[in-house]
Amino acid sequence: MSENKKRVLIVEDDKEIRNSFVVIVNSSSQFNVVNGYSSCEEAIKHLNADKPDIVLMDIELPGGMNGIKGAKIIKDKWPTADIIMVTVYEDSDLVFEALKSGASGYITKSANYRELLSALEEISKGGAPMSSKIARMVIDNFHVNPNSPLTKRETEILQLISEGKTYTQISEQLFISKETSKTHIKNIYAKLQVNCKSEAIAKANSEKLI
Amino acid sequence: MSENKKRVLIVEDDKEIRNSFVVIVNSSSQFNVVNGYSSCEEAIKHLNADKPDIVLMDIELPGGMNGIKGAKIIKDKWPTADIIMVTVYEDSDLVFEALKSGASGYITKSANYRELLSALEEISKGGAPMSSKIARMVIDNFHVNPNSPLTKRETEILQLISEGKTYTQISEQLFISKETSKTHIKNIYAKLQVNCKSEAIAKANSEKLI
DNA sequence: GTCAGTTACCCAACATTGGGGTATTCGTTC
DNA sequence: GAACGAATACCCCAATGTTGGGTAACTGAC
Repeated sequence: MSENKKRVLIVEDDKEIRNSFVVIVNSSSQFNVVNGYSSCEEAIKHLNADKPDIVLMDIELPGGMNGIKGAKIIKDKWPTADIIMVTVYEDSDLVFEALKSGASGYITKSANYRELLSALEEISKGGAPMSSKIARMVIDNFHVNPNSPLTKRETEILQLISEGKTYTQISEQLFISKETSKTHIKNIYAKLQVNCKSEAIAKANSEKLI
Repeated sequence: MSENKKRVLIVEDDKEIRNSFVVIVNSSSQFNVVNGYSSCEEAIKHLNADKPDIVLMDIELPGGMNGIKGAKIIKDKWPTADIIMVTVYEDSDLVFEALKSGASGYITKSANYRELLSALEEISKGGAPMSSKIARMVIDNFHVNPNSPLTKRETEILQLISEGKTYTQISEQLFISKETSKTHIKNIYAKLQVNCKSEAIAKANSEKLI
């Protein structure tokens, strides 16, 4: 039944790759290519007609809009679509930018027949297809820094700062004097090489200290 | 060659499960169980002797230390070990706490022979074994909120706040007056229902606004 | 017994922030 | 063309935070 097939949209500027994706996807009984475009702008224009369940999105696109920006807009205009990024790179910044933009999967252009279809199947059943390397990158990104320069108490106070607590509130909550909070915070600033609360929070987030 | 087998350590209080894990792991030519303990404390005591490459760690352990705390300590004392969490729950908070603690994989106790061995293989080759559901949870955690109440400019300013910039620095960087920065920040506070910078950053992080 | 961590206090000048306003300009949308 | 959201800009004032020095006692781990 064509009606029960998942509607796949392909955004890829290389005609050969796009065509080979079309052939592979259409070869499955579960999926059906509803359209293929060479730019995000085109794809976005026809979203309401194409009604995609899954979007295979090239990251490196010529012209105005790359796949990351495109994914954001598609997610905004058609939130039910699951987006799989297709790229030649597994560069860490690019991967995280892609994931932030709303992609739920990440495969490389070198993906063969089986890999492409299994990514589609994986995302259909609510998973998040990605390579081993990317899975590990993503997981590593969660790990809190085991080499934090901060003491336990300092980490605790940093946590309270991140909740917007003032010196006074911190001292009340931890049953210590206001001056002690100040001492701790001064020490935190020195260790993190920052000089205000919000910067400390930013640093703590980027270095995974809390 | 036993010397080339990856050294697997098992921490699991249920003797039956532990034994069945031992049998499965030892049935592989790639892996070898070096020891099995019913508590983290025991496992930690013998780390230097066991020298594990991979730790299969139960989260729900009786007594003083659960698997999350245990993972932290093991990662601290024996950083080269890759930790796979074994649990009955796929609850979101628990998963994220486990990942923060240093685990690189997450499987359920219902894992069968094949699933257990493939998790070990996956982690051996630098991947991060996890179920479809957890992979998606993890990926979803990266997505920035598409329904942010903040305008583009407000988001931009929030970003600068998270870098520790003062009103003055923000106004200089954006070529606007100090008072305008203040106005934007006041509006941000109102929208996020906070009343200071650090709290705004904490909220922005938890709601994925930046 | 030493050392790190936590606690606590002092002073004082200076900068920043938060909370309350008001108001203009510029697009977009209705 | 009116209404609206967004961005811009200004005013005042009290409260809070930061800088930049310090000193010192207690505790628990190694």
